[in-house]
Amino acid sequence: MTTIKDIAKVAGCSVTTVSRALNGYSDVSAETRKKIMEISKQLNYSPNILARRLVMKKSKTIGLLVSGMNRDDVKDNFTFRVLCGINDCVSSREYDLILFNTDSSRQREKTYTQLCQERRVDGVIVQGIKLDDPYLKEVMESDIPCVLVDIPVETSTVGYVTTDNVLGANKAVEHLIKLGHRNIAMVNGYPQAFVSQQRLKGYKNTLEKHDIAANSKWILDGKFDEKKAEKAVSSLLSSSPEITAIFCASDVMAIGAIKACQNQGLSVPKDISIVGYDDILLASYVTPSLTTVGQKVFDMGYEAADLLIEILEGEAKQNYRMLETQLIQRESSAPVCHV
Amino acid sequence: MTTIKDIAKVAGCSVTTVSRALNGYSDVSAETRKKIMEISKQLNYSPNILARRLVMKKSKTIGLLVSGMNRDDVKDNFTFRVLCGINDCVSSREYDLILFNTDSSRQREKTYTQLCQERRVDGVIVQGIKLDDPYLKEVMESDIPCVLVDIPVETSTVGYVTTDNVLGANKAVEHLIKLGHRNIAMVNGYPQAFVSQQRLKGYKNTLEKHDIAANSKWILDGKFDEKKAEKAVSSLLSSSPEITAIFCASDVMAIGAIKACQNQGLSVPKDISIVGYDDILLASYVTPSLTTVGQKVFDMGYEAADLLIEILEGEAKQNYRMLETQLIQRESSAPVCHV
DNA sequence: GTGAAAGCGCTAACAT
DNA sequence: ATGTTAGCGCTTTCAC
Repeated sequence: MTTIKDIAKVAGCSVTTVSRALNGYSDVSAETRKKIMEISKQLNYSPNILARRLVMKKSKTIGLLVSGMNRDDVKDNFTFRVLCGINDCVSSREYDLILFNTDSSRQREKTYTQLCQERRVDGVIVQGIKLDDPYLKEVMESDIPCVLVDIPVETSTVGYVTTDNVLGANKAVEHLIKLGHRNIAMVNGYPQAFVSQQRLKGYKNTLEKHDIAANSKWILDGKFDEKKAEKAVSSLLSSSPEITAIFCASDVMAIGAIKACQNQGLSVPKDISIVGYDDILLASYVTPSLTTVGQKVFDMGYEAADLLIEILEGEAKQNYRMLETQLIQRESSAPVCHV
Repeated sequence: MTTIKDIAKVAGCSVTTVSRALNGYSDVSAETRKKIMEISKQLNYSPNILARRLVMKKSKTIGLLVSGMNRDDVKDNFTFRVLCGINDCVSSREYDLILFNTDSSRQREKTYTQLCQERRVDGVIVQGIKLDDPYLKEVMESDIPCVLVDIPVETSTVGYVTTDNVLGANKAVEHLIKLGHRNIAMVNGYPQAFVSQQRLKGYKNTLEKHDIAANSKWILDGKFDEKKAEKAVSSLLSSSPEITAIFCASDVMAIGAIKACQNQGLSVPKDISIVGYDDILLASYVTPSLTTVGQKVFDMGYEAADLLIEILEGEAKQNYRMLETQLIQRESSAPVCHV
């Protein structure tokens, strides 16, 4: 494998000059630069990234800390889409990406700082970990530059990317109200999840705006789980048959909710409307297809990486980015049926 | 950040000894070893992986070459599941994984060898690229150790992981025949795709075994695309209404096939049975849910990484691994209806 | 059992 | 504009 030393030898100059020429410094004569470029091409030279990183004391590597990557039953590809976005940005900026899986037993033994220190990452993107995850506390305490997806923490080295979840929930509920619904329940995720809190807020906001009293009994915990949502909705429908619409904080739960309705002999959307959140792949395939609030997940990843690199290179003006959501109308919502 | 030099200073010995102690060499007295271990813990030492890799001339990094990671519309999470499997194996073996996206314009400009050389990867896993992809030719020509997913190439440095696609197709068609079907069509993927060739072989085999003549007009090209499959099946059904079952080389195409049937007023599975391949997430969610041939995709990734590392470390006995498939019976297949 | 010294391939401060 | 030199943190001969 060719090194700058080889090039220097052929070109009859020092390695310094080669390094300078190759890195586009100005203080190299056009002539020598041209010669060096040609030789390096001829010799099929690629720089040894490891050596460079060692001496520069920058790994040009960012870590992605995620959870739940070691099961073979991933229901939605949110994580993957984020990953794709991150990768796209990172690779165009000449950074590398490495993966930390918080579920991997080997990695679980180590602290966050250890993980990062060992791999010499310059910064970290954190995605899909819960608010009460011990790693999160470490993130905030450590001084490793970090961008969180959907967790609003801001310090000098920590930023975040999120969508406007309040507004997203607004859109969903507003849509239902426009269809004539007033008895609107909500199935939420984890109380500890930031997005859940925000979506709940949007739900309440919107009801209030339309002078509809929120009924706390109609706000259920679904834990972002299909089965749990199904169960919760089942019992809700038995006790409160007057409900004509349900806003779910995730599509997975919305699918559970639809099942619950169908099991009770209710037709969606004729008897009851369901709106989800996320626009997962399944949303357009289930029957009825799901009206939902979509997020540009790829972009979230891309922006997260972009923000992190800005922070790393000291050019970040603000430590957060907020993305838009869009209401996607499909079959699961319809005008309220007045019997 | 602590270095072995720091430790040596505190321990009052040379860096050599520290290195030896930390790396578990035998020629260090139990006493000094213990002392060094303690100090390194106290000083919160982590080795500088870059320096180590530089001097060892091994990056301990493997590249994953995939395509189609930069769109936000990934229909199935095959790639992600493979990735998860790879990551799990790789991280437990102290390797790093980096991603090459063949669709990224920046990376497309470079040759395979350039890509690998620059990033100094020790080996590569290739997934989801077509048989006629120019990168594939390069893979075989280069001497970079490589494992292919679902492409059977074996050289001294190239191996592959696949499932038994002939047997998988056998299982699918056998299942249909047991249900009484004899007029069984097939929707295949790309003729250039290895898996397509194998699945076709399995389809033909099984028919033959049961003395059913294969009808070449009943073998369609669906290009692994839902819409294309739908179209192809539509015209097939018009011309050959005697067909009672269709074996599709992918679930995505099976979904298209179901739509085509339904559009023609045929009920699945009452009038016509459909069997897919892959067991993608959607398979259990569409209506009717899909009978299909499942693969342990996570395991494929895991095995690919494991095989590659074996090759890298010179301990591979054979350069390929074959995984099993399993028939998953759901709603889309039923006994033939004799009218 | 331990240490001195060389060197992996690169960048950069300091000459000239 | 170019070269000399040192050094990033580590492993590994080779000598004692």
